[in-house]
Amino acid sequence: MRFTTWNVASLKARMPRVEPWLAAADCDVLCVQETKMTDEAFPADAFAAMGYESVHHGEGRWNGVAILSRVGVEATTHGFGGLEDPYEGDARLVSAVCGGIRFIDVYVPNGREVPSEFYDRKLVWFERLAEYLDANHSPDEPLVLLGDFNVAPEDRDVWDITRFTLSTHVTGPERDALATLRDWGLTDAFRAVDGEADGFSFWDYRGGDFHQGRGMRIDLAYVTAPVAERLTGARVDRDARKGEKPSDHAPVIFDLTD
DNA sequence: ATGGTAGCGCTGCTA
Repeated sequence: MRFTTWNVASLKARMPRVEPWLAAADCDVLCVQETKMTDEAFPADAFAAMGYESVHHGEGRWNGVAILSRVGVEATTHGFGGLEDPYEGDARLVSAVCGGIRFIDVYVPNGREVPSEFYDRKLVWFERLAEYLDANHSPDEPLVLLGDFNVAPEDRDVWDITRFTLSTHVTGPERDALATLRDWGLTDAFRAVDGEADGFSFWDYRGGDFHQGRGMRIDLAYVTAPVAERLTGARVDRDARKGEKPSDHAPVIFDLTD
């Protein structure tokens, strides 16, 4: 099985890139973030014509998450259920069982600046996510928590840590939030497979960051043990960040034994 | 060249 996380930065704007990518990628499950559209506008028919069932959770002009699968879409949920969401109204979590694995697709709040109340609520959002996981799932089940986490787990996951002083994405509390998820029973799938590659998946549109190599690894997949033992590969499709009207994120692709 | 680009949607917000 092959699964992918990709922040598409507007699915409407990105369909000319997403459709040919999906046609060529031989991907079983594609989890996207920042569709920036309503459920009504989501092009489920176009994906169905390509053999993919889908579930979308959107609100309109911002956020929006979706799961596309050619191995089934079952038991879908969205949001934190009964838990209070510090970003109430934002569409940032959708989940489904595909091919026997529970996929939880998240678009973690950016946090904007530190300090700020947006940053504070980002940390609360992570607390809710951990509570949500614990309340609804077990580290013994096959589960993948993936998406745009808006946190670089380690210093080596940004192009130059000295340029990130007083920035979001690299602070201790944000990294502690990821550690809490790992402690629950999750493994960083990219690092489990390839300890050397930089794994950058996001390059800001501004300042020619992609061509200057100023990237960050913030698009992550955390997996439980039953999935981790099936991992055979992980890579970033940098070609998808090149060419006409790319997203500012590249797809991160993971392979499992069947 | 005094912070750059992209998307949404129409003014400025979000990233």
